Amino acid sequence: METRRDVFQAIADPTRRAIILLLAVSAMTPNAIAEHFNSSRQAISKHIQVLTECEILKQEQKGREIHYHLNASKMNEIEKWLEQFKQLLAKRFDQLDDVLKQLKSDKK
Amino acid sequence: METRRDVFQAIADPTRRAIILLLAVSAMTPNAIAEHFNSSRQAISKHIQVLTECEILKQEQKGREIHYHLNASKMNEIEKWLEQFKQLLAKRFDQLDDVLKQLKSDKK
DNA sequence: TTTATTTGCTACCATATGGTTGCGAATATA
DNA sequence: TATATTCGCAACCATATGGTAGCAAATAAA
Repeated sequence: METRRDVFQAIADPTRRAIILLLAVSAMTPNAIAEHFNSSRQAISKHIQVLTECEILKQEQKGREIHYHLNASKMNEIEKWLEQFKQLLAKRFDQLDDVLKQLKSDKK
Repeated sequence: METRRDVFQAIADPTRRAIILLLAVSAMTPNAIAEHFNSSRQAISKHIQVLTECEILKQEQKGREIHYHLNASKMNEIEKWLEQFKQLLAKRFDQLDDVLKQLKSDKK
């Protein structure tokens, strides 16, 4: 089993979703991020690592600090899939519409 | 650690995403679903179970067959979160806009 | 230079995940 | 009735996950 590293894996965890929302506002250091949670720095650091592997976060070294930036474009994949889903769903309802129209015309 | 059963967990797995797309078109039995994949019936069955626990699928018994239906409304949660994300992002760009405007007026 | 801060890394742990095989119950078909 | 099909359930396995604690390197501050 290979470990999946994609956007869907990234947003599966509520803490990671919160980190994404945080960094949507502004870039932050790991410690600054961790301060927003009850989890330990190391736990948050692991989430950051996962998000980085998913290419949702990018590092920027500034002295001893590392600023994590959001790669917002990666989120498009979610939207893309959701769009695909909605289209299939719409298609189904269109077909349902056809059936209902058929029933209606049969009545006449 | 409690097992999370939400939409985000549901779509984290590519097989489950495919099952969702399949059922977006029409309800199916577990065997019919499994035929679309290389995985075994039992493996697919487990994914179906997870999706059901996430309340994305609903069962409908028909004789010895069970038809699985999609509860499409559950997917709204993803869209809702994505919307929240996009708003935060837009807000950031607005602020950036303000900064740029500020710089511009400073020049004068 | 000494000390404190920031950070990634490794080792470790309990539980979750995704998969397998096999079984048994219920329903449909011969 | 005997047989086949559909399906959930339980046991089991290897690996992933989310968390912990502790260490070492690099940089900044005293």
